[in-house]
Amino acid sequence: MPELPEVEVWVRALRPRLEGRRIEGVTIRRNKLIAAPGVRTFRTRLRGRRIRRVRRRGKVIWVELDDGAHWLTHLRMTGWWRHHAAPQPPADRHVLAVFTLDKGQLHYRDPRRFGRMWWVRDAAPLLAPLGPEPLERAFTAAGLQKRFARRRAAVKQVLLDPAVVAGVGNIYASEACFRARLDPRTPARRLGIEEARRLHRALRAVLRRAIRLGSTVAPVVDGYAARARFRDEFAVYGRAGDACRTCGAAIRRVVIGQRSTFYCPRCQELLQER
DNA sequence: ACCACAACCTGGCCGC
DNA sequence: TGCGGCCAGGTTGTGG
Repeated sequence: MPELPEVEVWVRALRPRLEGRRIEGVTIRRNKLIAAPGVRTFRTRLRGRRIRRVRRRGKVIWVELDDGAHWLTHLRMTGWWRHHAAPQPPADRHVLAVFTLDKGQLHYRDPRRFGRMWWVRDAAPLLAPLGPEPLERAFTAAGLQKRFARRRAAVKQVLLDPAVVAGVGNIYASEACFRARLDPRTPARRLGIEEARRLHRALRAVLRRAIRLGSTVAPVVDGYAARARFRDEFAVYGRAGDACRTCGAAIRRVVIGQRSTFYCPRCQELLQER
């Protein structure tokens, strides 16, 4: 159930096991997994290729092949990569794809089946609609405020829009609003540059911390899963009714844009719509 | 351009 | 034990 930090942690864990490897076999057990091109073409294009580079863009795992083409995976809600040192049968029916390498094997597991893969000659058109990477320099407080300027929707909901900023999911949107001391229901366009700065800072701090602590879900590589410690540090996410760690007030849960949202009614300021 | 809402899927948990 | 209802960390498409 990955957001940016989860994907980043997994990519870092997988990179040394994938870069330089040759893809010798591709088994697709659910045709709908492949968004483009067709399943047959997808398999043909990948087989025999060497993996040049493994990257992340937003929540997308981006694999560059030795012929300059690209293999992209979006894990959506429940997608999961597992690396095995030696080939082995799929663990269960939720393993939707198996990639046999010249050394090791990669299994893609996705119970809810929302995840998708693409093979493309050029990755740019697929990635172009994404907003800036929140941990890179292109992401600025001023830019964030500008993208918020016409949006009367709640700031927390707008943070989840991949076109505004890439990779921010439901956990980190709530956590960032808490850290910025902003009520998640505040209309995005009400944010002045001061609030935008606070949110920008808070979002980056929360994402960095999650990456450093191993995010919330540990990647499984060769049967070993590191500890995922960020989960223990949630200030508000999933803590409805619990005491705020700052002021002791009871954390509230509300639904914004069909998604659960958590906040502290005392620490987080609501800017009124004019 | 923005917004609200349905759709895509399965599994886990809770209460009865 | 079974069953209904609700929940789940994401995105896209549709229609207003």
